Amino acid sequence: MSNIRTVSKLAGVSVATVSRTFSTPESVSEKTRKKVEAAAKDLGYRPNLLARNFRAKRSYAIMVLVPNIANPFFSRVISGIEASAQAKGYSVLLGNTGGRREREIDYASMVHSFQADGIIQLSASYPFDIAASEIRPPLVNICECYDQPVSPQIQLDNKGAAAAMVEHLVDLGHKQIGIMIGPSSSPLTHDRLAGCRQVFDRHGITVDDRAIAEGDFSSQSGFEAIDKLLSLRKRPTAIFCFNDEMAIGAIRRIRELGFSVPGDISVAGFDDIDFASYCAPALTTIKQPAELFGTRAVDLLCEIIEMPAPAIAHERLTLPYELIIRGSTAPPRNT
Amino acid sequence: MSNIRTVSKLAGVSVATVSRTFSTPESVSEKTRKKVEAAAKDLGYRPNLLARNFRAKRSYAIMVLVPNIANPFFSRVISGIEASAQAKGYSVLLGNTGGRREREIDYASMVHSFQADGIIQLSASYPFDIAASEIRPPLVNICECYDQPVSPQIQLDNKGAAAAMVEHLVDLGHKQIGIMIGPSSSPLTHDRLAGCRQVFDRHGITVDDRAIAEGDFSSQSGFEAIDKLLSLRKRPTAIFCFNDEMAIGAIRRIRELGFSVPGDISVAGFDDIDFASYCAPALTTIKQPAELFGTRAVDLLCEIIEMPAPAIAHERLTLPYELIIRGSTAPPRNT
DNA sequence: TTCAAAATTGTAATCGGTTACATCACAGGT
DNA sequence: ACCTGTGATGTAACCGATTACAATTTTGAA
Repeated sequence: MSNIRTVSKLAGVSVATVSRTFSTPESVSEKTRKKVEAAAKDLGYRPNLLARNFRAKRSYAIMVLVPNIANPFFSRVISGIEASAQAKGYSVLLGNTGGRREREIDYASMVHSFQADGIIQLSASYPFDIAASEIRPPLVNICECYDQPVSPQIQLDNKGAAAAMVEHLVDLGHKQIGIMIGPSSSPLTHDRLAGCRQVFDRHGITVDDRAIAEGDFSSQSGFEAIDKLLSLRKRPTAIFCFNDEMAIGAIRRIRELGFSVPGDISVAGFDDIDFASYCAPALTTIKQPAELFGTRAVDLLCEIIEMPAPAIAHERLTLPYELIIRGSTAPPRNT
Repeated sequence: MSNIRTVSKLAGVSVATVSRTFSTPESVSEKTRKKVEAAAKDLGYRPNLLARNFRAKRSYAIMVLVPNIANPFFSRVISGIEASAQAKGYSVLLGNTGGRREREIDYASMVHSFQADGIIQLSASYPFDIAASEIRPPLVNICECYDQPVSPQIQLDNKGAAAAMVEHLVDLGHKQIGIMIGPSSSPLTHDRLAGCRQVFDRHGITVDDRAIAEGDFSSQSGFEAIDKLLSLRKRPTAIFCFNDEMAIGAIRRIRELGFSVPGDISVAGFDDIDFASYCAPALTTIKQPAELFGTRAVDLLCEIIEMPAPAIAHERLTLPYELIIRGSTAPPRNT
């Protein structure tokens, strides 16, 4: 394998000149550049970026911590991350954590061994020992964010979005509204539920805790958790699921039990994944700017990484949602 | 930032001993090891893997070239890759190519600059200049594979799987079978179509090219391409789509046009993505072992990377499919 | 032509590990 | 007491780039 010295010898110049030819070509005269390029081509020389990065103490890689890359919403966020990182000259390291903290920590620690320059985290547990004296590496927390802002965050106005959806259901005339939340430990669940409660309060609707079922954001969990809501004495005429997958699972089960959607029961989701518009009926949902989360996160992270002084304001960015009304929600029957 | 020399000084040993403490602890006496570990802890020392990898001329990273990470099938394959790579001590670099060859080439060339040790490619165009004298880097081609085996491959028996599906439709009594293929340039399309033709031939069914519509594997394309098939004089009573997303798009449109599935028209898909079982009706499809593709690919790639001599047999592995019969296929009406 | 400033190029140290080889200590056999 | 073999440790070169600084050449104004 040829290196910078081989090339310099063949081109009859110094290693510094070869180096400059590849990193700051404008500082090399036309003539020498040509010579060096010819020599490099002859030898099939490619700069060893491992060496360059080692020297620079930078890997130009971004570690992405994601609970589950097969989640259709997350995978779109990652698309956005990838596109933006690529454009900025960073590579993307994938850290699929399955939600397990020890894997988050393992992956996150790659920043300390210089294998990544920063982290984009799509989940809500700080992957370092807060007490430890280790310096805090560049980290941007998106989509699902910690309550206490220990790092910059980009999130949706989850409370507002949930409120908008409930408002829509109330507008349609629903009074018995069931909610299918995510894991109760999740800040997402917490924020969206707060949004729901706000609207219920405003309209003087009492919130029955029995009309809240818990899922884990998977279709399967939606399928299973719906039974609890359907067996209530006051059966909900509308159900707001905190993501589309659970909504789709729920719809499947609702129909299996002989009810119609939205005839008997309206169902709404959250995220606006691709299939939301191809379901039958098409799903009313909240659209999130998935790719934008990714690109914004990269922008912010790179800014932090490249910042001379590590005096980071813990910015909190909020991205806009959009209420998408489709066929899965309708007025209740007796209205 | 502390380095190996700082630690050696504090521990009162040589740098070699410190190095050995972290890479081959068994070659260091208990007593010294303790000393070194204490010193390292004091200083918050973490080995700089950038330096280690530079020295070893290895990045311990695998580049994954995927046309679209948001595709639910691909994202499951990547889950498998990630899990297996992590277990073997490799990190995963994401190369989302959007199917664009120049990006494939860009990403693939990172192997030449030592940023990755090998490539797993989920698409079918060799990302290097075959004519070039450059040495061919470790590469495993999976899911969608080149015709000429220029690298080891792992694929499904696409022909057999498609044949099994058509056999199923013929068994149900269908005689007018429409096919929605992927891009005609794709080897997947080619192989699956060959499987279909085989069964048609066996049963003496003539294949009308007009009963073949082309999509691009997206739901939207399924939605759009279906019209061509429905407007045929001899309207198909069954349609086999070459992936689930197109099938789901097709079903949506079929119903919009007032036909029932599977009453008027049976629809089958391919891949068995999550939503296939939550559709209404649930989708008859071919199940692929998505995660297994990933883990096998990593196994094979690491074997090649770590192989002393680069004498690689161009292995071609075939993974098993499974025909999953659900509600979207049924006998044609007048049978 | 002359000389200072600017542009270009070269020399050599450096980044933080690994490892070949040398050295040393010590156990155990004679 | 002496020698040998083994295991632990140390010394220093090395990986392939970057870059501070020095040296050299070119440019252009006087």
